[in-house]
Amino acid sequence: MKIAPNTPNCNICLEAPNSIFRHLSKEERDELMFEKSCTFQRRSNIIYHEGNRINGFYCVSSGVIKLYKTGIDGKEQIIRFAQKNDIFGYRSVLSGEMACTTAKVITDATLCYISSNHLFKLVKTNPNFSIELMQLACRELGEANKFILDIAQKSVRERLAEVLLLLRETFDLEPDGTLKITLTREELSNIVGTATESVIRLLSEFKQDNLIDINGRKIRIINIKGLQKTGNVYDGH
Amino acid sequence: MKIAPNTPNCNICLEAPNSIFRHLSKEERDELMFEKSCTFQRRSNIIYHEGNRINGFYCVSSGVIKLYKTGIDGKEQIIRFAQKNDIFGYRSVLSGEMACTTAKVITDATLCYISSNHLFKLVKTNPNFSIELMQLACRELGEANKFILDIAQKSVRERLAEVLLLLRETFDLEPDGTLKITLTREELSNIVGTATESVIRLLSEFKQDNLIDINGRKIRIINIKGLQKTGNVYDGH
DNA sequence: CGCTAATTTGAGTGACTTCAAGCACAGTGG
DNA sequence: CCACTGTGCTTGAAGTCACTCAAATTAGCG
Repeated sequence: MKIAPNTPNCNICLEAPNSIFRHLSKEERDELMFEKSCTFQRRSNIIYHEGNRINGFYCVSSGVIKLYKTGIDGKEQIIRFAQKNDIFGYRSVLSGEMACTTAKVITDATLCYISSNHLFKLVKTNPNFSIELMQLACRELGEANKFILDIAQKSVRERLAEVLLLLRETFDLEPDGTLKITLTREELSNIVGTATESVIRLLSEFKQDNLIDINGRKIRIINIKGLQKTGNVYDGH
Repeated sequence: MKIAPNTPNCNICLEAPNSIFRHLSKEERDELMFEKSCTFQRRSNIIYHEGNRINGFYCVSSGVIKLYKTGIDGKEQIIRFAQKNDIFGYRSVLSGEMACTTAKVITDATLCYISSNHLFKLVKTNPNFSIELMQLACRELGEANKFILDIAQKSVRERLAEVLLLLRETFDLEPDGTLKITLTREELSNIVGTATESVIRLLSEFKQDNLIDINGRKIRIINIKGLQKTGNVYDGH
């Protein structure tokens, strides 16, 4: 049977070892499959804006979404990415607040949408699902706290090195070790929290120091240890 | 009946309109009261260290706790405070990770300790409690994200103004409007994410501009609108 | 249609400015 | 008396501005 691009194989999402859905019963899964709706979203589409009220959350079947906040002068601050098996938008739905970020597609994506009602129904009837969700939120909170420390205390150079390592851990790599995800210099600067020019200059320096290899927007991490050193990164994070 | 300092009146915590315990049944409350243990903690005591595994979480009956991470050079970054009715430590317990912050008493405190087991029991049997907890984590995550944006894009001056407003909203005020909480200049700098000297200079400037009044460590916010302007703070946050 | 022309977008560089960190030291007060 | 506050001075990291160049999109039009 052929699967159309907008009817993703959700079993992968449901079964994945780190999936929040892994503790759902057969019935719950069937109902979820029936209730959810899938959409195909093209690059640079915006799923929702910061400040919007959203009535459901999204599960990424394929593609990459960037979640960012916008500062006073219009500069973005990327908070995180969501890719295959990740969910996003759940924070606002659970807390009952407006979206605190804008969600924008950066690689063509297939998304499943699950309504707020359905989410709360699951939370109320399946404690293991609840716990799974809580753990997700708490892990994300831990990462946010880590990021606050970094941005407050580390130099731009250190942060860029750290971000490159993070990207390497988070996203798939081409066979030759190049990052599959391609970001503009500006987007990189919006993760690191600096000016675009600074990223450009530092990337060249990193290349000169043989820490990375650059080919347009394609970045390959050559020297992990070296990057860890310049980034003052100690554990696996 | 006289209440000893280390046997706090937990009803306040249980009943408070924003308490995560407000949806507990009579039986659950009784059991909680029986299971929990209370301690009196003196100023500058450390409850737990970043990296510790903790087997329960804390509810603040009185006093103030600061939660901070420590940077490479030993400088603290204050992530948040916990005061009356607030809970802390729950992030690590729920996510099953090590503590991501150190918890230190800054005003003598009475704390209730609730074990991890008991927490998970409640989560598994009371969906409303679960939801309450999730919402707490999600709200905190929203605040962390907001803070990331601020620290990444705002100047030290803006951030200090914003922090002062935040302190005013968060903590009790003396009758004359002075902040009840007293922080050293260094602690302020550890919230804002800057050097102590910078805070000292900026506080003097703010005083000169009649935005605040300073008396040693006692700070009184005089001109809220003015601080909002210098801090580029728009909504109630 | 297809092939330039025109516009936009992003990468990169150099010069300049400035914010804020760092250092040294002097009070000061609990 | 020691921790904290406060001040002056210096320095450097990083932001800003102004511009070039290349590539990619879009528009124009015979």
